[in-house]
Amino acid sequence: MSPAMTADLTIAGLARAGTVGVETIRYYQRRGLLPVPARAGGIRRYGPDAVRRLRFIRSAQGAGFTLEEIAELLALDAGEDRARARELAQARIAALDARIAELTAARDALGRLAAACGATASGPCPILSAFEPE
Amino acid sequence: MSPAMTADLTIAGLARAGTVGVETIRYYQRRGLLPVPARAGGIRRYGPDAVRRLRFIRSAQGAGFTLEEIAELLALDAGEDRARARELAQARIAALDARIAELTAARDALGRLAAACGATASGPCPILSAFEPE
DNA sequence: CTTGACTCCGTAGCATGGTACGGATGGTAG
DNA sequence: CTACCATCCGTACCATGCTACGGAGTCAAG
Repeated sequence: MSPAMTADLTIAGLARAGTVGVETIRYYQRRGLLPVPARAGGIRRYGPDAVRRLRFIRSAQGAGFTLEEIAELLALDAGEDRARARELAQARIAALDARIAELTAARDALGRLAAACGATASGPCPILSAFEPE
Repeated sequence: MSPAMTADLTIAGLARAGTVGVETIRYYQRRGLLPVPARAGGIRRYGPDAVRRLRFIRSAQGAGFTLEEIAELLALDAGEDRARARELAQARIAALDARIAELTAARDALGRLAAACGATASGPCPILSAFEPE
């Protein structure tokens, strides 16, 4: 037996490694986001590649990519279409910048609201007007 | 006729004022987020209050509140429960801070990816590893 | 060699936030 | 007064991203 051998994972292990549920793995397989390895006598086994892919999927989701876009990114990886890859990345960066600005503005509005609600002991807080243009 | 009278809106006008569709207004009414005014002979009319409410709904959505939470906020507005109002605002601020940090990290990762993809003319971009811990 | 946990797979259901349809009625311009 | 468009309302459908169910097969421990 080779030293430092990384035992391949069952689907439950892969799920744990990606902090998702088993059903989510299977869903990603159906969507074509994760490969379906050959069965080793009934049971499928997953290597480090699958873990990396899964983690990528979750990170990309966090960045606001849809699963469909993520499928394209995965197809693009190891491909030669640099232009398309940059295009997707830059479109997402623009969307992220817009969203970050929106969330920051919302955060500030809520900060003002919380402050206003904390200023006095009773009476209504100006909730409805919290987001009105200053 | 009084001067500077603001004509009340039909549902289509309200929709335009909030840059949403008519069906969305009706959906919000069903959800209890917008009042259903009495009919003035068949047709319902909406005043400035409805516009403010609608705009609030959209802003609060932008801040990440769910429609259910927004319903609570609307019920809370003009109410006396300052504690609850602050609670909701502060929980959302915390979530926004976390989300903003996540999006900022994603933005940076994508920026590195775009740069890497722009650096040379051919070959694959390191898409899969774009989000890997630096 | 049985028991119990885990896997496989198809199919169905759920939560959120809308969007569409269609028939009846209302309102208004010509 | 008659087109014609908008409104009203119930009901059905949609997209996204899961989550659950059920029955059969697999595998390791005892």
